[in-house]
Amino acid sequence: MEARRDVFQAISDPTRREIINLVSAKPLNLNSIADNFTISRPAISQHIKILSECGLILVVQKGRERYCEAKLDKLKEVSDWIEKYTVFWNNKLDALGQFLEKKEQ
Amino acid sequence: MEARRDVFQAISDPTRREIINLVSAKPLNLNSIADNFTISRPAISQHIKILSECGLILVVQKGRERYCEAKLDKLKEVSDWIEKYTVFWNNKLDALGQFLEKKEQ
DNA sequence: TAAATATGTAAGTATTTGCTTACAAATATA
DNA sequence: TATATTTGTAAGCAAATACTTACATATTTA
Repeated sequence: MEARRDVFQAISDPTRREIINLVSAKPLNLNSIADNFTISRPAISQHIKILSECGLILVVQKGRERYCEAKLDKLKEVSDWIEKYTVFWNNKLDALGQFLEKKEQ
Repeated sequence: MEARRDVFQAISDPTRREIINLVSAKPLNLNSIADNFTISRPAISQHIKILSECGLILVVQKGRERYCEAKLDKLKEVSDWIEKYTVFWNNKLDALGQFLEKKEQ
């Protein structure tokens, strides 16, 4: 389990999106996170490692526990990419026209 | 190459994101798209199949050519998911506070 | 100090992914 | 009609992915 490690890939997994959602509410230690899933604790541990490695969560040791905090700034990378295409579902046909004109220049 | 087929997974691949970017400017037939990449044409064909299957592009036959049009409404699914977390990089600390309060209720 | 708790990590595995080459099929053109 | 063009798809493959179980390592608590 290595290689590409970017935000797009990180959020492509539904379990990791759910972990992000959980810790965005408040920091949680690993076991508390794992309680929300049926898959094994090590599996959650691996997902958290991925999220941590690509900078989406911060792991803070507190005694024997490790609390995971959301640090979602990197999601902006995805947001920025998506933003270019919002005209496609905004029903703003003028905006779409302008977008296409601009791209063809 | 089957199984999970959702928008998050579709855009997790850099080649597919680039294809989306290309056809968002204007419809292109498959060979024109493939010209922009070093990987083989069948590889591009497979990526287009994935994008088409999850509804991000529309393939329109024109003679022996197939033109790919962007149909990016489904990206809204990603946009909506991301939007919940924009407070994390907006430097609006008040908004973040309110977000967290709201979640804990 | 011994036992319990919280966690990481290694090894193994089935499935998925992203590519390749080879070939088939449809349409256009000479 | 023969040939060129545009494309899909099958088969094969190496690597990545998402798990599992087993075990090691801290830290806390009894």
